[in-house]
Amino acid sequence: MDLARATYHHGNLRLALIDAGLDLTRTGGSKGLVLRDVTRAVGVSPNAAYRHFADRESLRAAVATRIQADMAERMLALQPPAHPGMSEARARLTAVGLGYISFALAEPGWFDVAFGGPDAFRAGSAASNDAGAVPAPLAFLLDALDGLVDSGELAPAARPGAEWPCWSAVHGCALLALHGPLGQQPPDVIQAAAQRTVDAAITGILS
Amino acid sequence: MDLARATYHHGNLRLALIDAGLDLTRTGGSKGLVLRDVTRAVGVSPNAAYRHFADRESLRAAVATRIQADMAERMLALQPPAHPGMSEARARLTAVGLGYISFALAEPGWFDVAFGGPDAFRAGSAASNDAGAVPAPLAFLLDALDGLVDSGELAPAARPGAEWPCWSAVHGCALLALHGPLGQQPPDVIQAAAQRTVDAAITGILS
DNA sequence: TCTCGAATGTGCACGCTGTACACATGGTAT
DNA sequence: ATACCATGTGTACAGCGTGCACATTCGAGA
Repeated sequence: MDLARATYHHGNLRLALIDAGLDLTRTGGSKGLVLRDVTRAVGVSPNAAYRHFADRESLRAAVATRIQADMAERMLALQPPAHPGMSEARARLTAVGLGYISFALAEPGWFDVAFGGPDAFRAGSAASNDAGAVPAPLAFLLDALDGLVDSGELAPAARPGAEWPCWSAVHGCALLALHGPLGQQPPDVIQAAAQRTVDAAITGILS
Repeated sequence: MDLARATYHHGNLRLALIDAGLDLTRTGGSKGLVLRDVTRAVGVSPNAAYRHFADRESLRAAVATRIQADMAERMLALQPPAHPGMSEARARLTAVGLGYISFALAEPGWFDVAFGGPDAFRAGSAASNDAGAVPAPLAFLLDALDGLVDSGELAPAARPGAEWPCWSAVHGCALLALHGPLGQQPPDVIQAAAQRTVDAAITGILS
């Protein structure tokens, strides 16, 4: 009888809700994930969501996991451009950093859900929800840093904890560009700031 | 008749609301700034706030301005410890960066209001609300960077835009420590990450 | 000193939110 | 066929920000 559904039982409401959540958050960010809007988009009563998610935050976490996966996919597709006079390992790390910022700028709403708000980092629910699980895009950073050790550019003793300065730099840059004063600068300034932030972070941990 | 107030007119409700907002946000962050709670704390009807602030966001911005001022005051009180083999200008910049992160860790709720959420950067309303006005703590960063130019450590040509890598690094570090996985590390790891993040950022822009 | 308008605070109401509870529905195993 | 259990619905509630009309009080001009 309903436009969106013919049967009483939906079939796979859980996935449908996450998909609708992706739609809504893409433009509206974390704030756009209104439970009643999500269920309305699927053609289901608001409370139906509670059969699959404990609460709104739980749904947000599931959406965040999907976004992180998509983000990782996009970052993987990025080919590190061959920089003259730069080792391959360093170029790869540079690409990871710029990929992180690029995704944030390209998909502000999604980035907000996955890495923006105070609750953003509590993702999970789907597969690979181990205790020590790490957000998908971060895995690339860890790999790239390991690569720097392999190539001899980063001393093994300096490897532990090296992810924090790197992640801090790109994470802060993304947020300053999305919500902060950096976002009010012209695009070329933003681009230059991103590039310089990544360069500075890498240079900083290598010296 | 009311416990909190004897006269119909409050006297200086605007300031009282901001003060109450400071109380509530200190523990609850931006989310703790519930309009009805703020007015209740002052002993006034919810709508009284609308005589002094256009909406909740406007009150938040006023509170944020006060927080930024307090943050600046604390950062100013920090004496840059004399580091052996480090120029005074660089020590000052290091102190600014660590001060930024320290404030965030010491006052998570306040930091959230002033620099955390998507709306955090829109502060103002009080004095010094010029168009080009800059958040108070940021002014220290700009000064410290100018100092690096004066001391000859930073090439004048490299000065423009140098604030972005620096701010990005400390901002990202603070947020990763407050909401991200860095916050789940033991305190000494967090401290080391902060120190290394600041060092890396400064080294990065100098090379 | 009286009066009147402007500032300030109140009460009531509305729509919206997340979510608890009891109930309806229907696939699935016995 | 029947009983069970997962899944979706309906109703309801408290709390939120906020608009609107009204009450109160302060301060300026007569």
